[in-house]
Amino acid sequence: MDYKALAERLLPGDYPALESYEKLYPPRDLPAGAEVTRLAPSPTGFIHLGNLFAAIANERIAHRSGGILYLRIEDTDLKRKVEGAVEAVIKALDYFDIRFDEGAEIGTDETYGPWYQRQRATMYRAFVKHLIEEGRAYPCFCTEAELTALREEQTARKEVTGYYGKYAKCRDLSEEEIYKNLDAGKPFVIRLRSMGDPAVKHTFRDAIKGDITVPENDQDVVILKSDGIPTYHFAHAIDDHFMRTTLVIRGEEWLASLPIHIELFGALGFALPRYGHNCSLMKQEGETRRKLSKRKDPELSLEFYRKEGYFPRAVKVYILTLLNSNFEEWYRKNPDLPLEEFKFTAAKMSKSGTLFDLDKLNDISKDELSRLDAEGMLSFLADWAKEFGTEEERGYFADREKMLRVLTLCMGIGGKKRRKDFTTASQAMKFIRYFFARPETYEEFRALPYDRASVMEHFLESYCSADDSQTWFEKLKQVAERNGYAAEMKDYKANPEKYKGSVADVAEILRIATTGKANTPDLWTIMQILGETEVRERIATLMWKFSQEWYSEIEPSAEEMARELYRESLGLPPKGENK
RNA sequence: GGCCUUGUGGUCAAGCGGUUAAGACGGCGCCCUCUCACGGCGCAAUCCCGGGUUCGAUUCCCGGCAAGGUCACCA
Repeated sequence: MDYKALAERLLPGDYPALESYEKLYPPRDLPAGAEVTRLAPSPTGFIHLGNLFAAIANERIAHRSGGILYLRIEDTDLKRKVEGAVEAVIKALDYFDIRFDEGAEIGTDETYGPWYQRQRATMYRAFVKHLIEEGRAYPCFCTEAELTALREEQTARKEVTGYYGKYAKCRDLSEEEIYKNLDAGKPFVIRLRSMGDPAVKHTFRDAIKGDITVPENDQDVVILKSDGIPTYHFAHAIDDHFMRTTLVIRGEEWLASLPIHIELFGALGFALPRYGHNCSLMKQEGETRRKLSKRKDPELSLEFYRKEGYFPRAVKVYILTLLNSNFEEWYRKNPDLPLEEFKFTAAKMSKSGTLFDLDKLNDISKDELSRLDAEGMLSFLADWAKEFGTEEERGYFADREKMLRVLTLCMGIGGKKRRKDFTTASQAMKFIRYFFARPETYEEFRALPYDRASVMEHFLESYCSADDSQTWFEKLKQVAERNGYAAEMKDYKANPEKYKGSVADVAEILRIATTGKANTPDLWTIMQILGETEVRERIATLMWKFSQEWYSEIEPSAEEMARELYRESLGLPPKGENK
């Protein structure tokens, strides 16, 4: 058969000489050991945690070795295209400090571009044409229906499915038949004429998994689709060769098509890059676990973490601990070194699927957040609130000084130990709410001892915001004693039956009265930040509220009395004497 | 079903011929303490199964089993 004529008929016109591409994309001038890695997403714009895994691994390996990380867009499938996706990907990754050296929309070095596969169509076709000329590729006129039927037949006969060997109908079409189909205007794809034998296996070294055995490929895979655009497999071979990728880190799901890629690189006369197939991130679902899927797991999109207000560095640290098993220990020993100094290696990457562990992430988040200073925390929270916070929350930042004091307290800055109360920005904002808004519910309060009113009253009698924390606490102890609570914890613990409770219980009443919460950082400091008026009002409001309930039970008309009590506790003159 | 990969506590995992089988998260308990958080101490919990090889296997070999991936003109 005249392959040359066939190639001309299939892909008419002049294409650049293949050697010209070698010149156009020369080997990169990089120091020894430098790795060129890439991220090659399809333009759906959807990035999830799994993608971030691969992204961080690629980024670390490239930059750790003094190499290059680039972004290529695999847009060979039009159906996957989403507007603004590339920008979204870049932005999402930037949030985690992943910066590209080259690539789509990066605008730095264009030597190895274009970075959109659709813009590389001519080059792909030039190589396809060459393969046809050599007899290594052929046109296939099978329809979708025929292929489906073939697959069903193979399945029924329990044979390996696919287009190979005797099932590759168009593989040995005569010249006459081919031209007849062509003349009839039948659409066609170009398939690789595979020369492999799956019974033959080769040992192959994977950068992550180590030695693996792979069978030879015998599938006559489609390399050029009927729209003239290559399939992933073919574009991968061309692009990673000419973009001079040295190490392809990609998901484990690609392992199965490695035989195809090996044959393709061979047919094209390209040296194979090194591969590292990383395990996928799994999700527990009932009894079983499965790979995270874009479709089913929207909660694992990166957007979810941004919305919740996870600290980006925390997410990164967590992923690094999963990615390289020795990272955690290193980080523990070198908490203050830049993450970049860790010697990340592909060999240390896990071989088996990893279950995503939110508890662990949360633990790391608390740690990372607690290492911030008040300014750092403020700007992190402010940025988050600007995008995701409520209007009320954004309002907290109006009083910058107060916010700084609040954060200093809530983070335990200046104390012996840092506090770790919250995991995310959204949690933090809820946590500090009582500094800016009065509590709406006092449900916790209702469960408190019945003499709470007396405790509050006694407290307000002696309370003075000028007191230092020592004095304040001494006074609190006095209130405790007056109400039959132990002033000293030791006393209470020694003879619990002698008391109604301890200072702790007294403090709890006041804590809930001022903050609406049973658990908070140091109460004295909270009162300092709130100011005397606000503290008195909050406690008095509560006293009124409950005395009102109390009186209405025994004496429904007693609301006026309660109101008086309220004014009195605020230090206001009785009604009527007001000027 | 074929092919490939992987099997150490609930999770992430060190270890890779002889160990009391690290550590971290989570759980539980205690201590510290005005609550919580932090911190400290402690406890429970693991080598998928069966054969070999070996003086000795979690570690090596074989066979099962289980889990995951993949079998498109999607990437």
